[in-house]
Amino acid sequence: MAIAPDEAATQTLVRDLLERIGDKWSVVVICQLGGSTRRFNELRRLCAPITQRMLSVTLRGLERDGLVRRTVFDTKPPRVDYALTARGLSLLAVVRGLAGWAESHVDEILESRATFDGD
Amino acid sequence: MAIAPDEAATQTLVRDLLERIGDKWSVVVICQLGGSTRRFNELRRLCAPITQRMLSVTLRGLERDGLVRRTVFDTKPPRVDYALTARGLSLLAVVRGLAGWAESHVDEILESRATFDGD
DNA sequence: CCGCATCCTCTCTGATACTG
DNA sequence: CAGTATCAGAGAGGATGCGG
Repeated sequence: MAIAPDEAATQTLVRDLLERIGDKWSVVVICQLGGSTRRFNELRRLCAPITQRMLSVTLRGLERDGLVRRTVFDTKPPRVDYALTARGLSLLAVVRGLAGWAESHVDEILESRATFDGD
Repeated sequence: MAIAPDEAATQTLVRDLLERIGDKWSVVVICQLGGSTRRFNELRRLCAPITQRMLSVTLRGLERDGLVRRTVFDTKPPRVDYALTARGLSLLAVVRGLAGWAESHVDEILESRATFDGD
C-alpha cells in the first residue's frame, strides 16, 4: 500500500522548494558560494555568464529566504561580501544529493531523448 | 572522496535535472504516479487543477526521458495507462529526499521571508 | 565597485475548442 | 476516454544605461 503517507503535502513542499531553487541561477550561485565568502564581482565571474542584474536578483532572493548572508563594508570603493548561512549550507548538501542522482542518470536520459520519436 | 570534487560539473548536472523537474507539474505527476499505474483522466483528477493540455505535455516530456512508460490499449473507448519506469521510481526517491529538507526548513524560510525588509 | 531601473523578448502556462 | 490545435496572458530573464 502506501509508501508515502501524505503525498499531497510532499508535492506541495517539493514544489515550493523547486520554486526557490528551480530558477536559472540559484543553484549555480549556491554552489559557487560553497563554504567561501565571495564579493559581488568575484561571484559574477564564477557564475559566468550570469548578468549583473540576475546575480543581484538571485542573491536578493536567497538573502530573503535566509540562505545567504550579505555583509556591507562602508569603504571606498564599496565592498559587499556574500556567504551561505547555516541553512544555505544544508541546502548545498541537498543540492549535492541531486547531483548524485543526475550524474548517475544523465547518460540514460540523454539516450532516451535521442531515441524517442514521439511513439 | 572530496566533498566538492568538481563544482562546475555539479552545477551543470543539477541545472539539467532542475530543468527536467523544475517545471510546474512534473513533480506532481511523478508523486501521483507513485508506484501505481494510472489512466489519463484518473491522473488528471489526482493532479488537479492541472489542465488537460499540461498533463499531456508533462507526460510526454517524462516519457521522452524514460521516466514514465505509456501503454496504449486499442479498445473502445480508448485506454492509456501511465506508470513510472524504474528510472522514474529512483527519481521519486530523490524527490522524497527533497521533501525531507523542505519539510525541515519551510517554517524558517517563511519566517525569514516575513522578517526580510530589504536589510 | 556595487547595484538599481527600464525596456524588451521569449518561454511557460492556461483557456478554449476540436478530433479519433 | 484521450488527446491535439490555437490563441493569449504572465512572468522570467537578458541588454543597456544611470547612480551611489
